[in-house]
Amino acid sequence: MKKTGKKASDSYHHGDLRNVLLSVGARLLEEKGMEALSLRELAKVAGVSHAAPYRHFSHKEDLLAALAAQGFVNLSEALLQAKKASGHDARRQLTAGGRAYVNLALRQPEMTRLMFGGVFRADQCPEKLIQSGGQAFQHLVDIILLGQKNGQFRPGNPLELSVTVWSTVHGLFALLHSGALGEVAQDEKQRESLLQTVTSVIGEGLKQ
Amino acid sequence: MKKTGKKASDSYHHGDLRNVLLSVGARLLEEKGMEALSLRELAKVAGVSHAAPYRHFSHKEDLLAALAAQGFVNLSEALLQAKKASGHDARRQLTAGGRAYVNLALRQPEMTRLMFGGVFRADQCPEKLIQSGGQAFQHLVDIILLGQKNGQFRPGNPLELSVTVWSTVHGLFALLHSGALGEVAQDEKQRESLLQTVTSVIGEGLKQ
DNA sequence: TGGTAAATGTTTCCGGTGTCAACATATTTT
DNA sequence: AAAATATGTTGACACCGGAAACATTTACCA
Repeated sequence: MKKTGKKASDSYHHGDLRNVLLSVGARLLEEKGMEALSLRELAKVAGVSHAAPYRHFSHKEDLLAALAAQGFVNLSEALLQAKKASGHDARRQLTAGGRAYVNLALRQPEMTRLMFGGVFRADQCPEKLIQSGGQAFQHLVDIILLGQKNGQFRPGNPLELSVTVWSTVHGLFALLHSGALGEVAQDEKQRESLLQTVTSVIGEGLKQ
Repeated sequence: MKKTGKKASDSYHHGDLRNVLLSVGARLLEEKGMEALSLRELAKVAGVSHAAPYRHFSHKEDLLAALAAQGFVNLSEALLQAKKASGHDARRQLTAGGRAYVNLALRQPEMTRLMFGGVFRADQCPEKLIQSGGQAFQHLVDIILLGQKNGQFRPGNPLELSVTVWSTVHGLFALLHSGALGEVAQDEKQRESLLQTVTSVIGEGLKQ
C-alpha cells in the first residue's frame, strides 16, 4: 500500500486514481449531465482502462454517491461562509444562506440535481451521503434556533421550520432549472426579483 | 391511415401502439424508475418489436416528454379538483392545492421527478411540455389572484408569489423523496405535521 | 533483504441499450 | 386496382455497466 499519496511512475499504477476520478467526474457531470456520465468515458479521460474505476467504486451509483457527498461538503462550506458574513441577525443569515444556496445550485445544476434529485432511493441511501447532507442541514437549523432565541422567529419545531425554508429554496432552484418557468429563469434581473419575493414571503412567515 | 382508433387484427399492425406505449410507459416509469426505463423493455411489454416505438417517438426523450406532459395534465386536474372542493377562500384553496400536490407527487414520485427533475434542458424543452406545465401553473396563479382581490394576500407580482408557493410545495416533495430527511419522510404522521408547518408558514408569509 | 500477500490496473467477455437502415405488410388515397 | 404512406420487423452498430481472469506494482513481514 502506498502511504504518501504521491504518484508512482508513469506506467502501470496510476497512484491517485480515486481522487482523479472524483475530480474529473465532477467536471464531466456538469458538462454532460447526470444521465450521460459514463464510467467508461470517465476512465478514458482519466487515462486508464475502462474497468479500472471498479477497483475504487463497486458500481456506478457508488461513484455518484461519492460525488454527491463532496457536493454536500461544498454546500456546507458555502452556507457557513454566508452565515459568517451576516453577523448575528438570524433573518439576514437566512436570506444570505438562501441566496448562497440558489447561486451555488445554479452554478452546479447537475450536481444539485444529483444531490436532491432523488437518484438514490431513500431506503438504500449510502450512510456517507446522509451524514454529509445532515451536516449541511444543521447550519440551517442553527440559524432557526438563533432566530427563535432572539425572538425573531416564531416558536415551533425548529427542524420543521428548517425543512420549510430548505424546501422553498430548493424548490425555487428546481423550478428555475426544470424549465417550468420558461424565460424567467434565464433573466438575471427577474431571477433576482423572484429570489427577493421568495425570501420576503418566507421571512414574514417565520416571524412570530 | 386508420381513423377509428380501434384495433386492427392481431397480426402485423398493432393499431393503437402510441397510446399503449404511453400507458405501459407510465406504469414502468413508476415501477423501475426513470433511469431504468428502457424503450426495448417497453416494446417487449407492449408485445412489439424493439424498434417499433421509433415509429411514434423520434427518440427516448420524446417518449419521456410525452409522459411528462400527461403528468402535467393529471396534476392540473388534481389542482382543479382541490380548488373546487375548497369554496371561495383563497387560503383554503391554497392549502388544499398544496396537499393535493404533495400527495400526488408522493404517489407518483418518478413521474414527478421526470416533470420537475430537470431532465429536459430548459433551452430545448419541448413546446408541448411548457404548455401543459403552464396550464397547471395557471391554477395556482388564479388562487393567488383571488386572494389578492379578496384582500387575503399581500399585493405584489402574482406570478412571483405563485412561484414562491410552488417552490415550497415542490421542494417539500423533493426533500421528502430525496432521502435527505431520513426517517421523517417515512412516517405518515410526521409528514402530515411537516406539511402543516409548511403551509402555515407560507400562509402567514402571504398575508398582507 | 527477500519473498509473499494485497492492492491496483488490464484484457476479455457478456447481456442490455439507443438508434439507424433496409425490408415487409397493412392502410389510405388516387 | 395501383400507388403512396404509415406502421411494424429484422439486423446491425457502437456504447454501456459489470464480472472474471490475468498482470504488475507496492506493502509488509520473516
